[in-house]
Amino acid sequence: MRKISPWTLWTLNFRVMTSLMTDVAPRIRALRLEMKEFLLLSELDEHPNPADLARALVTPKPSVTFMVKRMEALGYLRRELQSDDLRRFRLTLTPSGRRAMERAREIFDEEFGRRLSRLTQAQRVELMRIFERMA
Amino acid sequence: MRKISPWTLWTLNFRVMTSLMTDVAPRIRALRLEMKEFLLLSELDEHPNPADLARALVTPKPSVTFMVKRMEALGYLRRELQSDDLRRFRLTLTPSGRRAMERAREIFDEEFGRRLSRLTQAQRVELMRIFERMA
DNA sequence: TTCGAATAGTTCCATCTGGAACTAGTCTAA
DNA sequence: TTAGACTAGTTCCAGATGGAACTATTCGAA
Repeated sequence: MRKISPWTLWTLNFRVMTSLMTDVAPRIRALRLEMKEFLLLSELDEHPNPADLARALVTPKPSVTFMVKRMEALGYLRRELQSDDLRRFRLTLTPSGRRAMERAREIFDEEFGRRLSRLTQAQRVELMRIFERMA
Repeated sequence: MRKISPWTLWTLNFRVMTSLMTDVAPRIRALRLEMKEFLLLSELDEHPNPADLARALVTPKPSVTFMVKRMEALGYLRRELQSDDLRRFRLTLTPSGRRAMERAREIFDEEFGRRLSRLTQAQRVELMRIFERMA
């Protein structure tokens, strides 16, 4: 059995991800979202305040502040003080924010799905198992 | 057989890659390299001039100019006009640049290898096949 | 209670990023 | 040859990024 070089594997994965991003980004931008903003919206239900988001997205707090401001200005999220902890803001998606986020997710499904369709169903299942084990 | 959601798969992969980056970046920085600079050095043998690198790395030309300047200042690469086409610069790794690049690659092998070791050998081989097909 | 430590979110600002426009060199067709 | 199109690399600069330090609030130990 051939030996696998982590570096080679990483490089290949990087290429796949980069080319996916290149294809997806303009379509996401048409929804007035940058990639990172989309990721932020998509984590919002599970991580409803900025500090929490910063940890989940492995992103500095000032960047989160910045993105939250933009998303609020666009009407994609609402921000209200959390009454039981006055340091915190509770963020919630507005209906239009949720629509944009779900549309962006569909775009991903479509473009990544196109690539995944080159695999067998068994390979897709195996890939899922592999990522679950490594995550 | 369960149905696989591309988005879920993408998210998992993203998490693996992000956490790998988080672990690897400080050790790479200790070699005085930013991640992107390391990627640049590692493509240098195959893509020896800036425009070529910009395409290979899917990175804007001004960013490449900037990184090349830094890498030259650090003594990691040399830059000489290509006599058969005076628009072009031919970039070459210096010995210390090559050492840094190879060391960085080892760091990757080590950290990503640690994660890959959670898989069976058969899974690693399959993963390679999968990425090759998708790239 | 109360005070020191910890956490949430913001502001500040030096640095990085990348689109647009530019200069210089090369290629092609007539 | 030479004009027009194309490519390499740089410069410019508006905007993004993120570390450090700050304010406000909460927590926890005595």
